[in-house]
Amino acid sequence: SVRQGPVCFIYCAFNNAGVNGEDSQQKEDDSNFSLITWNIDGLDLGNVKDRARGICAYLALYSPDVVFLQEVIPLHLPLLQMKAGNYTIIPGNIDGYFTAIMLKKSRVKLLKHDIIPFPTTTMKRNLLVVHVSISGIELCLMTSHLESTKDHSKERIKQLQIVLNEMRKESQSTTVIFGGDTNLRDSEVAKLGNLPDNIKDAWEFLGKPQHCRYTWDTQSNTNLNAAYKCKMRFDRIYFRPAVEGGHFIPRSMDLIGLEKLECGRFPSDHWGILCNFDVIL
Amino acid sequence: SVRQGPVCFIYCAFNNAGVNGEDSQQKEDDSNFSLITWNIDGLDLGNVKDRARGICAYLALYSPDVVFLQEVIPLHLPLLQMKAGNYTIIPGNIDGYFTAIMLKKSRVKLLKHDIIPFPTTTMKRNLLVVHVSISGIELCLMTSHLESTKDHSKERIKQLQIVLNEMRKESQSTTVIFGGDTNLRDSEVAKLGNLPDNIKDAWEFLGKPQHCRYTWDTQSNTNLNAAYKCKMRFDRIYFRPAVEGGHFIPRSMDLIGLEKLECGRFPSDHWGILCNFDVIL
DNA sequence: CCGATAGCG
DNA sequence: CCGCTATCG
Repeated sequence: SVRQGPVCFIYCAFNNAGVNGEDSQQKEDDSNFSLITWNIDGLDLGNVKDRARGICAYLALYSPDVVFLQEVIPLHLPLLQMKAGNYTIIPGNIDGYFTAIMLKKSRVKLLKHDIIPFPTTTMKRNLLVVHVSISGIELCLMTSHLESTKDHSKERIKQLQIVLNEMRKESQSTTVIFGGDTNLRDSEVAKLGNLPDNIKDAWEFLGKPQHCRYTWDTQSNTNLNAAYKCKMRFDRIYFRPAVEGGHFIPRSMDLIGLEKLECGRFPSDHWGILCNFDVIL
Repeated sequence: SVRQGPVCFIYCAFNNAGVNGEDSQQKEDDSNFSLITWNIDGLDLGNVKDRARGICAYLALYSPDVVFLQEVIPLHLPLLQMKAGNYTIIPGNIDGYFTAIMLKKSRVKLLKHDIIPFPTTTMKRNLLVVHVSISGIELCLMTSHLESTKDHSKERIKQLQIVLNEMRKESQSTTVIFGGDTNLRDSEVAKLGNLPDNIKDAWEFLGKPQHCRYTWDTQSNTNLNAAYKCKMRFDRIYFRPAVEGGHFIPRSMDLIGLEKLECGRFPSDHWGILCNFDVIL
């Protein structure tokens, strides 16, 4: 049967995603770099396999160079390996729920990876760091799921400080891109004196486009079945340009995961972020 | 009987404060301007008259040019008129609890006064403004008791914005001094982008002296009988210099009301602030 | 008039 | 994983 509307694209992508996950939809282009970051809500076990397949379909559809996931659970891993076999998967932990970085094998070469602990987390959060080369340019990629909920603001701010310190410590000749579920409120960033001058929030850099402002929205996204309405910009991308060499400049940002799956739910209670960068040599 | 220690000063001051309230302790000096701001906790009726007399004793002791009071209640007014008859008293309201500005008759001439409403207060708070002249210099004085408690942060920030706007609106040739119980946290001031460049926090201006940092401290001040320990810098003084003419420059700041009265309680759950300014013609 | 926590819509 | 409103130490 032929479906109308955008859902069609997802199911086509899903059905076309083979075990070796070859992507046919986007030409590789050395001047483009694409990134998805997404909290896939593995703590919600309702329809978790349907939702995981939906997420794989989105990854196959957009075929980004790099994927940052948060709230991955162990049962996701075989599914991702099956449906996104064209990616190298580096998890930030092994049990419970955790982050993962996925690198498109055809484009991104893993150099090394590292896990920076958050010493005072009560939620087993950490910072996952990978160094890669892409079209011959070295790049440092980081993801995290910072301490959740308003009540843990203080710990979250400490974790943000660690992230910013780690970004700063990277060689000045390397572009650093952090993306993840930060759970941040702008007032919390302000408490650290806002971002350092050389670290930019990609959404702000792009002029604060309203269509991709809120990544968590209990009105549009019914997964939580919440009795309240609230929207927040929890998921963020930061980048620190290299002082020389290849430059990665954000060009566009969009939300993904906006369509309900056949099971009647969205892939996650968070929207994902798809961000395209221009690569200038 | 002769008392030892600082309590003696308070009781001497109290006993010497006559119905006409002549002050004998401090010479008037055109190059000095002194200000007290104090939340006197009229909502706590325990020992309220003893505590009010204690407050009058402190006023007689320091004999400041101007006093800003918060949480004044109607029964305070006759006592103040009796024990501080050398001051003109301008209350910010007539019922419930309210602020008041007291002007030392011998030094400060009242030109006009005004009450700026806070449109969305749920606690009947407002901004009390008086214009005075002192040694021939015009001065604008403001006090308020901004919306209380952490839970009312949003309203409190709106009120701070109104205060800052009113300070800004005053003629540039006039010094503006605001003092009061702001209930502010530094993060709330940061949410407004911090103070405008030409408005200074007197405590910060003086180099953040630690001896007068916390004006509310449930550990040192037992009036609340609190089961918890917490200290905050709720009471603040802001000043906006005049661009020309007489200048008021903060010189010193101290806490007052640090001594237990004979009734076994402090005058208030807040310490008062005594601030001395240099007046430069 | 605090901070931490729990329950609610 | 919200904001609001208790409650408690």
